[in-house]
Amino acid sequence: MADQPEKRGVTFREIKSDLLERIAAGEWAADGIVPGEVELAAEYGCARATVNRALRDLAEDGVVERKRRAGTRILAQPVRKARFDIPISRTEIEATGARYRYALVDRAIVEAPDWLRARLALDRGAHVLHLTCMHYGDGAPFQFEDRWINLSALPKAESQNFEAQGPNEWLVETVPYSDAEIAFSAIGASPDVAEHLSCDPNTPLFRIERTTWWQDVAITHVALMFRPGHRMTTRY
Amino acid sequence: MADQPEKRGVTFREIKSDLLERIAAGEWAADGIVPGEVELAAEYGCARATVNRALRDLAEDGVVERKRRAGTRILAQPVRKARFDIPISRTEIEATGARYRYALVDRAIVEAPDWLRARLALDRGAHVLHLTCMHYGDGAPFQFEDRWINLSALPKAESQNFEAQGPNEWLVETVPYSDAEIAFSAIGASPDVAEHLSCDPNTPLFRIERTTWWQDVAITHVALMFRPGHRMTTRY
DNA sequence: CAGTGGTCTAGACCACTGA
DNA sequence: CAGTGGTCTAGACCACTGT
Repeated sequence: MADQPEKRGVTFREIKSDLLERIAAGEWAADGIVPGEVELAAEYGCARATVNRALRDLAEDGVVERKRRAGTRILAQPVRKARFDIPISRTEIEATGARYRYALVDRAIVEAPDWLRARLALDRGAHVLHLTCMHYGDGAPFQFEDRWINLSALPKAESQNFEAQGPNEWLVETVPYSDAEIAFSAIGASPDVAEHLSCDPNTPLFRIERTTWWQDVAITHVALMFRPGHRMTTRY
Repeated sequence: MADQPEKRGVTFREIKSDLLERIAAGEWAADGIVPGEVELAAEYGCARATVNRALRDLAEDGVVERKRRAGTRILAQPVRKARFDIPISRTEIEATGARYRYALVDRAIVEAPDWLRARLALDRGAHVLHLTCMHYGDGAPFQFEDRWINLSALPKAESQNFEAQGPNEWLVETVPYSDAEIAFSAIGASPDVAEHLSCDPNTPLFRIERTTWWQDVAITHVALMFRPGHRMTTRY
């Protein structure tokens, strides 16, 4: 290929945004199939790898779906994918410029209640460490944390008192890069939580629940209740 | 490294998971800097592009941070990134196997209220189309939709009656691939919403708010209130 | 200003899967 | 079973930025 040395080669970003425009313009609306990588590479005068990179990006964004033999199909109703950073509460609070404070509310070793046993696949009679904690921003209640740690999977949690360091930070240092399931929902403040968050009982609170595994063993389950009015935001 | 030279080449996935283990094991805990791509490529006996792909993935997962001259630094507290698919309500409901039904509750063209003008950067006196709709799954209330459409950006919305097709589906077909800001929160059901969702007023509801732009022009703002107890879930 | 990651190329083989 | 995407290679130049 005697490339004209005019341009350094098309970038995958240019290809991606050009493809987006052409898709939006309905260029391939007939069958909804984008031309193959080889054809597009010829059209753009670039290597196939570059087109591949662009198309892979579009697939990650949920705009198209790629299958080996079938080609690249445009999704009729693009699945919008939003990404959220799930920060540690300290980080989240300090990012706003506020002073962070942590406090342990309660710490107890108990038999796992049934709902938790079911969720973490624990044996009957298994013991767990139950912690409740508060996170403050500039002295004001920010988040109430209700955490359960599987002691058979993480026995050394028992020797931690969690008075200076919150369980979240400790766990991130101790069991990094685990798998997790996360759920967002709304819940009314229980009398206990309401008192800690300085709000009325039954106030609607935004809640994050997260269950974490390490190599298919359940490590911990946590519910985070935010102060009233909290919004979790992202762009996509 | 006793690599068999016969092997088809290390895959970037293998490298990625190996790097994860080594990071977790604290191999580079001293300065928190992973060796450069060239060095790692030599170590794994593969091309630099392969290592690059692995490291790029790790950066996308929020495990490391990459800067040109500085190298690849391990993030002390990995920023967990969760991805959510933001489906259209029809898709969300039908995915559960339930029968989907849509109903328009109200449709009106009004002057934009102040809070909306601020959010969408509208001119004073701008007119918007205000729609409220219900989405049902197997006949039961699933979601209440409170939508505002910027008529100056999307005049043809005025000629839609939105009685058969919901605004969400119409918008996705009409203005695909726009930018958006999304927020999750909890809110108490207003009397009106409570009636449509068949719950008591002030019941905590999970809410998604989304504002959408196309080329820096605000198109629409929507608040979606889900039936009580709704959980939005993902793995990461 | 030198070193690191960012990206592109041209070519190759492979894995999957739909016709 | 043939065509498409998935991935790897070996090499190159470039852009950015810390020292």
